[in-house]
Amino acid sequence: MIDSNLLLDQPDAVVAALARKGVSSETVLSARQALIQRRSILSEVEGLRAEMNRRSKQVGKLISSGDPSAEQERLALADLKSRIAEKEAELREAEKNSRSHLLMLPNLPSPEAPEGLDESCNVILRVEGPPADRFNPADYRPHWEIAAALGIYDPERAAKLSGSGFSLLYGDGARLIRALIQFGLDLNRDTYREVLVPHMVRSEVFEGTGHLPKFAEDAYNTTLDDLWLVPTGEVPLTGMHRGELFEADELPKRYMAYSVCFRREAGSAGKDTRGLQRLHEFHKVELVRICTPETVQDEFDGLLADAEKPLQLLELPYRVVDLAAGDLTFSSSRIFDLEVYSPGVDRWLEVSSVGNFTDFQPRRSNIRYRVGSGQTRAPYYLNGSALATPRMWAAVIEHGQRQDGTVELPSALVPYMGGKKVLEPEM
RNA sequence: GGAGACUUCGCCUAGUCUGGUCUAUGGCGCCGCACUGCUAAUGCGGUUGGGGUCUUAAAGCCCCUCCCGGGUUCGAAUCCCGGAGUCUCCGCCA
Repeated sequence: MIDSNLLLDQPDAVVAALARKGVSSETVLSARQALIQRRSILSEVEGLRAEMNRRSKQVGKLISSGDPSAEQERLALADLKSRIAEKEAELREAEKNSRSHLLMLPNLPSPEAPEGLDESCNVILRVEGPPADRFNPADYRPHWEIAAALGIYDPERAAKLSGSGFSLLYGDGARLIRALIQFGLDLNRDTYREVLVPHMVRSEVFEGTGHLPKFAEDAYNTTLDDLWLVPTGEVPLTGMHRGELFEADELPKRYMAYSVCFRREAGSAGKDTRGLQRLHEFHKVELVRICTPETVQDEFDGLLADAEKPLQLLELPYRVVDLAAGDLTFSSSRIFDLEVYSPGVDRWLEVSSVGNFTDFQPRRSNIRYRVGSGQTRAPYYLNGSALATPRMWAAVIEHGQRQDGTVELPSALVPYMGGKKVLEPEM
């Protein structure tokens, strides 16, 4: 969540910043009002408690010295106690109210994020790899056709098992997913510590990353145990340090995790749904960096480079898109999307979102680091995908397709496919 | 699933039976100072964290914080109830 002191002290700055994300000034100011109210009740409660503590100690002394006025004072305190209880109930209400307001406010966009409320204002920074205009879409078939023809993709049986939005792969198709994951992990092994995370996490963890309370319908949960299925490895990688206090020299920390990702994709029905472009369940390698504000630019640049590496090594055309303030996700302040060009569908598909989340998530998750003596601050969190299947899978298949329906694999992947260079029809 | 033990200020730990003097003990780590040519060692001092208030700032003062949430009491680390987690044993199980 955003810094409540910033909201209290500089409301105009917060209103202006969040307006760029399309948040109304009323929403921001009513959150501020709730904070002010909470603080004033808190002062009252603290005053009453101070009185209680002071007099209560005296009572103890009076009682032990056998003073006859002790009984009278004791009864007076019982009365004071009930007054405190009433005020405390008010305080709890005010705290709940201010917190729920605050939790609904998104992170402040970076001043450098392009202006604009939707994706039409995104800025294409660079286009890399083989020039996309070299591809004539008429010459390319979509990956689902190629894969089905090769006998490695079976949407009917996937639907029989789980409904639409799930995939079932055979043989080299299945192996190619694992090859990509292994490739993505190996590329980053020197920089990031690998973590194999749980795929189900508690509500608090979800709230810490900003997925709750606002986006409950985007995720799957288990009603019997109140656990949520992770939509990305970012969630457990960020939540694992919940409530912890780092020493400054422990930072930066860099983690990577392969994980299955579960997304309900509520509201995106019918959008990019053909083939494996948008699934409820997929596999991904995620990178997370935790650092101080002082080094965030270097860490961000490093993360971006790491996310681009697989696209380069797989010889895929891609572009880097600087998201407009209004197109940024809830918890982020700056995002560079990496989009791979898919000639079979003639579209640029997002394969990584490299984001700076500043101190938004650690503040929600109570993660801090020590600054000098007696001071703590929230560290900055960055994350991005190192390798997201199935879109990279689809891109590899579409780019490698040949006239005869076979698929030539990029040489970087060949070792991960047991030396196999070409996918040929199976069964 | 059953039985038991446990959870204390970054880490380890005393305190809980017997409620108030716990403003929480000691060690490690960390910070400062002294000593030393430097390092190490040693000595002395400091060090829970969160919030409020005041202030240019600091200091001060106040509240909260002994896993979390309730309760009893004038007063709870300490007593009671509920929950979470860790460990041990038993049962079941890949």
